[in-house]
Amino acid sequence: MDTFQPLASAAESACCTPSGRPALGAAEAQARARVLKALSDPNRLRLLSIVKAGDGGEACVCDLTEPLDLGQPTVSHHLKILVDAGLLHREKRGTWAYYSLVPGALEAAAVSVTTL
Amino acid sequence: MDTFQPLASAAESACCTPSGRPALGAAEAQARARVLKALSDPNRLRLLSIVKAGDGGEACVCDLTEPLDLGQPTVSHHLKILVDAGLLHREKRGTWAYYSLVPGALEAAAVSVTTL
DNA sequence: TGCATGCATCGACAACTGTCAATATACGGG
DNA sequence: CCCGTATATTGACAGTTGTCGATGCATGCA
Repeated sequence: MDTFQPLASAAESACCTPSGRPALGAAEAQARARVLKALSDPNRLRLLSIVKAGDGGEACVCDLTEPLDLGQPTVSHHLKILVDAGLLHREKRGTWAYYSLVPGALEAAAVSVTTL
Repeated sequence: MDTFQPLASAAESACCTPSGRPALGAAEAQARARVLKALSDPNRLRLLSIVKAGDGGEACVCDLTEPLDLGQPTVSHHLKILVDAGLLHREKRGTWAYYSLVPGALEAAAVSVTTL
């Protein structure tokens, strides 16, 4: 994986898409789809929700395994996908790994949907 | 498929998620993920973009097949997924099928991402 | 040093997805 | 009524995805 930024370079489509253009370039579409794909799983949405609602806006894996009724490797796998998509930030403190939302990442994903 | 509404019943989580709650219920998460899954493919994003930018906010299949470099059955398949997700509306006029954005559907999807 | 704990990685497997070629269906024109 | 055109549906197939059990790798503690 490559751990790219939440909404890296647009590289195409000027500010207002002057109409009658390739509309949305293949590369832009792929970049946006990658983030949205990370959001397209129910368990990952719940993970984000729990992290967001967690104390201090963060949560460790042990707090996430039980409410989702999933195995610990599966939760770890989903968290990796969310980190790779630029939606979550991972910080290891001692034995525990704490996950928190990347500021503005969800909002950027929302904008990428409304500005097609 | 069931062709459900853009953002049907929430059924859970009151207006402001008073903190310290199941966060996002399994059913709600699945409903949101279904729409987001429809948005998680590059070609479908481009289809929505072309439809949105099309004359009168609509486009027929023949206008969508060429710019995406995909076969006609494949485009038809993607359009069906978008219709089933409540994002596109299909109207057959004569021999042609015209697709248009469901008003507010993209905005509702965006909200479902920011209000986790 | 040895051991228990929290998390990540690996290997495997069923289920799903995106794509195409072939075919079916519906509609308008002659 | 037959034919051509525009979409939809079907069947098949490779690639991806979500899940689990087993294992590896740190870290903290006795």
